[in-house]
Amino acid sequence: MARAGSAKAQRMERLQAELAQGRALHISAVSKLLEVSEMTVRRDIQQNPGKLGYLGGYVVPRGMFEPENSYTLDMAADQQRDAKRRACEIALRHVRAEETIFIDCGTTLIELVDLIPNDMRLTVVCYALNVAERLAHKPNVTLVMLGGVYYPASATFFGPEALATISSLGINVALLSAAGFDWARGATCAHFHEAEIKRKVMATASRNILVIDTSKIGRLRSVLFAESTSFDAIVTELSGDETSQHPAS
Amino acid sequence: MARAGSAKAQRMERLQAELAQGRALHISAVSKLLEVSEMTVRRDIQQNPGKLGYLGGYVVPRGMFEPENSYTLDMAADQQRDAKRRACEIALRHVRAEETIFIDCGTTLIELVDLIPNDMRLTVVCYALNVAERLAHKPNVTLVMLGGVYYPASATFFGPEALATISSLGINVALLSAAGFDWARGATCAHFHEAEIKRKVMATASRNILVIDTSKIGRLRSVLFAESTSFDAIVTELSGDETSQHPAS
DNA sequence: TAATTCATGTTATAATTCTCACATTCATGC
DNA sequence: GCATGAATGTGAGAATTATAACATGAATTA
Repeated sequence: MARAGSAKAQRMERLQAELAQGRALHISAVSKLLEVSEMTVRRDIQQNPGKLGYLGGYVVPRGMFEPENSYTLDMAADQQRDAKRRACEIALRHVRAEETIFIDCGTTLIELVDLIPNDMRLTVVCYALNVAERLAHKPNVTLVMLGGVYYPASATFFGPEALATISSLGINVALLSAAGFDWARGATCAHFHEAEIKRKVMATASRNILVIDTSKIGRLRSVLFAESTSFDAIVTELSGDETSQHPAS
Repeated sequence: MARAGSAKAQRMERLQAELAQGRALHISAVSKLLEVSEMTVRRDIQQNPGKLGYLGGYVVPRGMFEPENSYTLDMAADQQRDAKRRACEIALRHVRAEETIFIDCGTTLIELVDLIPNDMRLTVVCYALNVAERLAHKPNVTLVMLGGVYYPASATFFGPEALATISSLGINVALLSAAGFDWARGATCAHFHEAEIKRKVMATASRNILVIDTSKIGRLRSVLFAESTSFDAIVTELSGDETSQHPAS
């Protein structure tokens, strides 16, 4: 019987944590790290498809690459990923070099981080762990993180200090995401503390831009954080090449 | 003479575009795609370091991870890694369930995170990105992070809010690392802002424990953050099975 | 206790990838 | 036309990685 905390499961967890920053580890390094044979590493990964990728002789974080041949190919990848990336491409046009921007949490805006050119100088404020991880590698980005208590559900930090910090920052552009959006009701998200951060940021930032893929439209989540009219722009993957829609300008 | 739009440059551009979506292509696929031999693909990539990554037999997008770096970094870390892990094992005995602990930055105490049993309930305060990443996976750990501006050199965040937050926390045990330690001079680290955090934490915590491997002893770094006598215990990989040394108890 | 199962390690072998030296092609200039 | 040099291709052997079969050992069950 496979218990919850079996040796294998622990190894997988540890490996995933190890690769969280987007590093690749050679199988020999993994073998030493986990103190098991290389054979076991291979078997672990084969038997947990989807959790980690394997490429050549290297273990790589999942979701980063989709090798065609590798036996890790599980394609559980986000169906909306392309849509999200396109939306992010368009949203990025609202950002100019040397500005201070806020990047919200969620799977949508993570895509934006990769799209920031390496030579673009920016100050980026975030409160999601996975966003910070990726931003940490950008050479010309000054990363500011809001601290607090960690909420695994959204991979974010939250606390009174975070809220206080926000108002002390000068944010030019806030890029916000939403789990649901409705023109009549507004933008909603799933977690209360998330909403609190978003509201505070929106009150501070000069320009507020909602970045969503169209699958979010019409959906409703538990916490409303902004009216439709409070955004300076709403960007989706279908937003044209113009400066996109300005429902409230 | 290699012009800007040479065949090679064009291939590189095409490849980069192809891999932009985060896919990995096997070298044989690339060879067919670009209609050149596999040898040429290898040479192209070797001669354009930084543009594309190469891993096993696959061409991968660059920027997200550093295959070679991580490999060599791991090898370098391996030298003292066992020592560090042993020191952390011993240090962990100073921590009891339900307590609030502080975990310092650096390669030593990262090892400690993995050693925390999954069923141990703890509140952990940290300010290093890589420490947070690993802690985020622990089911019974309440993670508190100090926010601020990111410093790549030590992968930590620092700012006035961080310092203010520390004094508002009730920390039972502070596990501190040092880049250098000398019984006469005390504990030193390489970065000024790091020292500031350490000092503030030490002023707040009930028990301060220095965790170092013995290679640190005798070394001196630029910033002194604590006298030898200000620690309640100093733990190294050689610390015995007793409750370890108490130089200042 | 013996039988069974499962996870892991070991070994040998197969398949793949890497490197090197050398051959070929192509463009350029004399 | 010929020489030159850069870019590319080819093939053999070395090194690495993958696979499969078997061995070990611990935990489980009858």
